[in-house]
Amino acid sequence: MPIIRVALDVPVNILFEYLAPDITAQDIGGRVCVPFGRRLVTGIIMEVVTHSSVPSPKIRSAVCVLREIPPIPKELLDLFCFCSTYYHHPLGEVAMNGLPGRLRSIKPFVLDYSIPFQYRLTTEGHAIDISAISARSMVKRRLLAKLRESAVINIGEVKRISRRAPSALKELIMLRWVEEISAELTSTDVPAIEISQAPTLTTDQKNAIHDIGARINEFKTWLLHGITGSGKTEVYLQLISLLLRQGRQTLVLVPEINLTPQLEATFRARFPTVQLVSLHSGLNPNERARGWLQAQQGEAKIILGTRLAVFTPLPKLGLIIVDEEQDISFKQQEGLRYSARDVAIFRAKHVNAPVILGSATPSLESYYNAISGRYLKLSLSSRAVKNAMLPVVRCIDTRAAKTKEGLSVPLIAALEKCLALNQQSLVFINRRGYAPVLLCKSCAWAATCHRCASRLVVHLSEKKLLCHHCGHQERFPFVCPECGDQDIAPFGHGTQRVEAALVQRFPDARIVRIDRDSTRRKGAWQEILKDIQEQRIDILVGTQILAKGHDFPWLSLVGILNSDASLFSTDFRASERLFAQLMQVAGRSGRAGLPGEVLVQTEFPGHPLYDALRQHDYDAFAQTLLMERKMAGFPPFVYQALLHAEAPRIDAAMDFLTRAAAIARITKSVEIFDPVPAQMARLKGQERAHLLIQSTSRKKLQGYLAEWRTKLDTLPAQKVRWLLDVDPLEF
DNA sequence: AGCACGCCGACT
DNA sequence: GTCGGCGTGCTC
Repeated sequence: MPIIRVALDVPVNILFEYLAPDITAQDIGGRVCVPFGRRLVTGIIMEVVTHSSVPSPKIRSAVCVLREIPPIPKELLDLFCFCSTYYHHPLGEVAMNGLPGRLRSIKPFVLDYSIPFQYRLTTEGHAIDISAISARSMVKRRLLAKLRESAVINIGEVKRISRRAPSALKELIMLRWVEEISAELTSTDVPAIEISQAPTLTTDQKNAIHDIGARINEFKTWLLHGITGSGKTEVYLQLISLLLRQGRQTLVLVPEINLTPQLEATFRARFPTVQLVSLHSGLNPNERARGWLQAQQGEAKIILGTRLAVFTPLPKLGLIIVDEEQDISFKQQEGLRYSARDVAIFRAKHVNAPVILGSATPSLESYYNAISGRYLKLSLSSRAVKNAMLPVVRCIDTRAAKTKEGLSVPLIAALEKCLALNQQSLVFINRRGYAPVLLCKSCAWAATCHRCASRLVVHLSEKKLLCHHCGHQERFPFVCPECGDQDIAPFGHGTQRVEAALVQRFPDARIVRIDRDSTRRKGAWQEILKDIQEQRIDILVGTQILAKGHDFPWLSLVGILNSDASLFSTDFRASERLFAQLMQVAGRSGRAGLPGEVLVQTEFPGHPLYDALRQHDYDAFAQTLLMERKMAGFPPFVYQALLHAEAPRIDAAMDFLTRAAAIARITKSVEIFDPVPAQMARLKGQERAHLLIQSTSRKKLQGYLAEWRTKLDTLPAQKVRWLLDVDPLEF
């Protein structure tokens, strides 16, 4: 009888074997329901074999093979295996992590395929004079009024008008006053679709499209280095169009959910008849499963998503695009610590398709790979919009210029000028809340989180103290809990405080704050964006949400506050990230012909980072950083991994790491460092520590880790949760 | 991860 | 005498 080897969602790196009489090789990749201990679980059939390596009395029979969806293609199974080996993570967890939640449960999978419809007025419908409709047809009147008011409504809103409304709606549809549209094609939070035409291309764009296009059917990693506003998206669009003509699929990965609606709208506008699915963690389980299936069936031609989308089955995959490839949100920081960018490259290689890493400020790793010839580099060095110039960047020396509530006199003056010209300005401060710390002036006590090694952030509007790491909140104290003094006060500046200061200074200006708190509500960000684009806002205050991807054509001034902290950080990647972020924010201004200006408030105007920023010179700064990294022996000149341990008590974690180091083989080619507490030494009540392993050879590091891992499994891990983090980004 | 088994302290 | 704490070990 055939035996199946099944991947199950358990933290042990083995496959479990079951008897399955009616199984064939066709079922590899299929889901199967099996008894596991006392419970029933779903797993994925990885192999079908005839002889078991498990003693026969142990082996049990599978309950049933779940054939309601086609099996996962071999290519994706291979990807799971690669991730399991490369990240030293149990295969079952990797595989199940890649499936949408609805396919992980043992409940029989029935997908509601009926696409939710939405309704909108037709041109004729718009022309109707509502008062001309018989007063007896109140339901129809209200329905038309509602449609006119909200442009698009769904069936729930129709039912809310009246119990008769659905049948009235049918009549309106028969009259051709209302049309039924598939919600798939016009998601509510995407602006109305206009079919867009390809704009005139710059020479750089033409060259990029030509070069990649010429090798569109072979694996190559392309680094598309394009300054902000140089039109990377247009390059993507033209290449996708090439793929569409071949009937093949394109996977587009973006850093955050915030960016999907914008890009989605752009793609839909260019390819209105093409099936596009967007996959991110903001979807409900059904939506996600539906998108996943459409991709698996090859119906969806464009798959737009965040890092999790890299595990979507794509039978006709022909191109992968990783936009803003340097963004750290491509790296998952818990469980399977994978980098979607690196997984994407492996995947592209495996299916022999090109992968494009796009960025205005590539990660040093990618940049190094590009200049050393592993990747092919293409540059877009001029702005795509005619007359759009790069902004002028200036530093305001805050040792000389006085600041009030974080704002210096020259910045205030520039904001004033901008207001007078009716142009928009942006004040960037990468810190949400009112103030980053609450201090007692008499005893120097600072409010801290009891679960994390962090300070609580003052959120004045909610009268609360918040931990930005674990979400813990508490009420604002009236006196210092340490010494009883009443003289406790917020110290430092966050977005709320700067907003308040701006409101006071410019009472007539229309000011909006944009951070995680103000955009939390669903659709809030889209509404704000619309307000900005339609010039109902004068000053934007916000965090890095503002830095990414959005076009603000009326923006001519950017003020940057408080960025010095990262200049002298212990994290060797801090300045790389700061530079990338500042380049991005700076790039928001002067996009549409308005001359742009960027003012950076700093105590170190002579720092090389600000020099490079003034010159818009990514390459020079990257070269400097590379030199430093080479001297210090940091990535990309070495490959690293972390053994990370968490426990309620720090000694337990440290003890585990010490024992782990003790059983590690000593070799010349792999270096093991002493255990140290993590940068965030306590998180959610868990003490954290790690030890670093590095080597100049990725292969040797990999081999070493594989061998070490099996030994680590045998260590008694008393209350210690541990994992390996390959290519760590955070320490 | 779940879940059971098992071995010790405090309770109707 | 038993209820329940969580340490240990196994799941094909």
